[in-house]
Amino acid sequence: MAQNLIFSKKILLWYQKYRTPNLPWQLNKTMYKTWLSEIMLQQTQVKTVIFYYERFVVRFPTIVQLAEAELDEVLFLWSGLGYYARARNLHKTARIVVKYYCGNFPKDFNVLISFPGIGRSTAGAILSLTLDQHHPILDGNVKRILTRYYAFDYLLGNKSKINNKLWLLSEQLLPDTGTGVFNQAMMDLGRLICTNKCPACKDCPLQENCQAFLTHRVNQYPKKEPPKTLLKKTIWFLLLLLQRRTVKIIWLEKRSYQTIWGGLFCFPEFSNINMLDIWLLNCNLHNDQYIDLPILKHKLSNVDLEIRPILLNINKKINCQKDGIWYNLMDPPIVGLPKPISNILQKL
DNA sequence: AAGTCGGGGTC
DNA sequence: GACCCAGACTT
Repeated sequence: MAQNLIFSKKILLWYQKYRTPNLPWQLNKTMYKTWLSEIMLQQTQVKTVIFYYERFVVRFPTIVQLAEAELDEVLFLWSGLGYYARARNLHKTARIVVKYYCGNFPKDFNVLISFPGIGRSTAGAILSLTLDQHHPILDGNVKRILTRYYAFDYLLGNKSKINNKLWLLSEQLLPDTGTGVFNQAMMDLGRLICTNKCPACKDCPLQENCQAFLTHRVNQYPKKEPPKTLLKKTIWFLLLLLQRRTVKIIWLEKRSYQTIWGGLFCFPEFSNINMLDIWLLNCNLHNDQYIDLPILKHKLSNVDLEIRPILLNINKKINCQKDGIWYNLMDPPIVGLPKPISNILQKL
């Protein structure tokens, strides 16, 4: 029997024996729900996604309702999930589908891959999982399984070549029929058995042909990138707080789409305290009433952020010019907030 | 080909 | 504290 048949048959038998679809997006599948889940799951663990996914489909049961919504509300429901370009692209794609495809999610690979936020793997996942179309996927799970199974000894830095090779393998290993189940099984195997740390090789259906296992080198795969030095950065947030009786409002600015937290609302941010002083002078505010709030540490992928919030109580609204809102703490508007900002707001 | 984009799970 | 996660997009 050909290698690829052995591989896929083992995967399919394992799935049939041990797995039942039980995640929210696996029940009564539609293109819309599979698409939404695949976007949320990009670089994000299943456990984290479940809460966000369920809240999202309650608010937007169909793609038409998503397309009709304001971007601010989409970002509001995405707040805390990270990688906010995903939410912006999701919203863009929803509007494209409603406007040009009568709200029917296209079933053509080349059309899907042309939509914002949908790359080769996500397009393949949507079409195979929902419609059993014959497309490979290449997510972190599949990469991990294949690099172990073939004990890929690649030189670091030759990433793109390796990726092409992995894509080819993922395609070659597909069964003739049952692609959707196969792809789902691969992701489940990667998530539950062939895990990054402490894989459960004793429960793996591929054990007897896995090169990494056979040579006792499972923990050496996949090869790790050399650790990058984490850039340290200090930023200042200015909290302009206006209190009258029971009303508390605070100034937030809409962030540019080109930056981190693009499209979300944030306190005015400064790279040093002088810039903050200048900003205040331009608003005719005196800067002698600062309250230094406790410093926050916030880690991003490449940056180690130190956040210094500066509180300034004011007694009347000032003209801040930039695109922003007076955020009412007692009656919060429906907008997206980065995690550190919502953390700070919660304490006020 | 390399950088950017978040936040949390997990050990 | 370090590493990684159902990747895509920009430069």
